[in-house]
Amino acid sequence: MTDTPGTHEAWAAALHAHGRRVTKQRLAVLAAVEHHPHSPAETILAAARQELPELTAQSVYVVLGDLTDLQMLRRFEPPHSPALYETRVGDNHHHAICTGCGRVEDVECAVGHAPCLTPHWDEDARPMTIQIADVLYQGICEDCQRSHKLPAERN
Amino acid sequence: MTDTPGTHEAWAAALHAHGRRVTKQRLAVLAAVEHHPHSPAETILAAARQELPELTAQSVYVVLGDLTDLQMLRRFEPPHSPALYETRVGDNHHHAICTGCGRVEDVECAVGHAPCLTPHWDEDARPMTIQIADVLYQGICEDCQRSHKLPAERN
DNA sequence: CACTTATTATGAGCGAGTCACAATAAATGA
DNA sequence: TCATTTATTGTGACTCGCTCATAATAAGTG
Repeated sequence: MTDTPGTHEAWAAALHAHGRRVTKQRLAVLAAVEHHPHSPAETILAAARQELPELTAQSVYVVLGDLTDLQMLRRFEPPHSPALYETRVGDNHHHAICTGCGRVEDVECAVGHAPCLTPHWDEDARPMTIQIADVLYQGICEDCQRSHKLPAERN
Repeated sequence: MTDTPGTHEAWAAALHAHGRRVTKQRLAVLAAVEHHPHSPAETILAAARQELPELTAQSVYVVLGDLTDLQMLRRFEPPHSPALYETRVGDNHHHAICTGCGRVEDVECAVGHAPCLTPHWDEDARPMTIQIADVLYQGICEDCQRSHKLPAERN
């Protein structure tokens, strides 16, 4: 049993399963995302460089993009923020973001799979076949509320 | 009665009510957004230049940002797309975007006001006070489905 | 071990939007 | 009506997040 989730062995197996080569760059990126959920590429790069100092930013972008396409990572893009990545995948959970400090919390999806909601179309709308319903909650976390911090420029 | 919605007079009155000066630039931008809902700044600029050719891109950004803060416009940012603007405001409706062609349709909000959903927090999450629940449906419109168009690079 | 081809590194470049500051023009009052 | 004040717009440089083309490298294969 070499596939305890979150280990290099487990990631290596998953990469294999997707027909990808197992490189130290990919393993470093995966580990970095695992330990820094809801982080942008820049943070992932910094974290991954702890274990692989010669890693470049461009490689991180390439790897993140590819692993997202493979569904090994999930990407979401809050307003006024670069894209954020996480390893929690396949449960269609949602996110809440604090408009004061930008902190992100996971929110359960009651349904557990996509789409968890079905749209009520306008009368004059041309309906689509919905695959995903992404929900982004926006609010204020306790800390920011206490410090009367206002939404700054975040909209 | 000078405030039939969508007329220059109506926009002028609304601008006044918000303590803003009534300029031809703002009126041109508002009219452009009205006639091109779900459009990016670039499209708004092109449309507004029909009636005001000397308008600059930077002014459009400033005006759009300010009017959005005033809640006279609503902005939303689909993945891999510049920000889109619309004049339909205050009803907390949602959006559906086609992953094939990027077309956007309005979707009614059953509740009608924000937040229309309440989050189910993770056990270890630090809850926030939620103000808005933004829902973005992603799917495929009939046209793209017929033409077997795949999600291209849109994620 | 050599070789093939995926992967990563390098460096230029792009789209969308922001910033600082000068020019202009709405609103106000004389 | 005109002059004044100050919000608004225009100009041009610049940033951020990310992509693209191409060369160098290294993982997997026979």
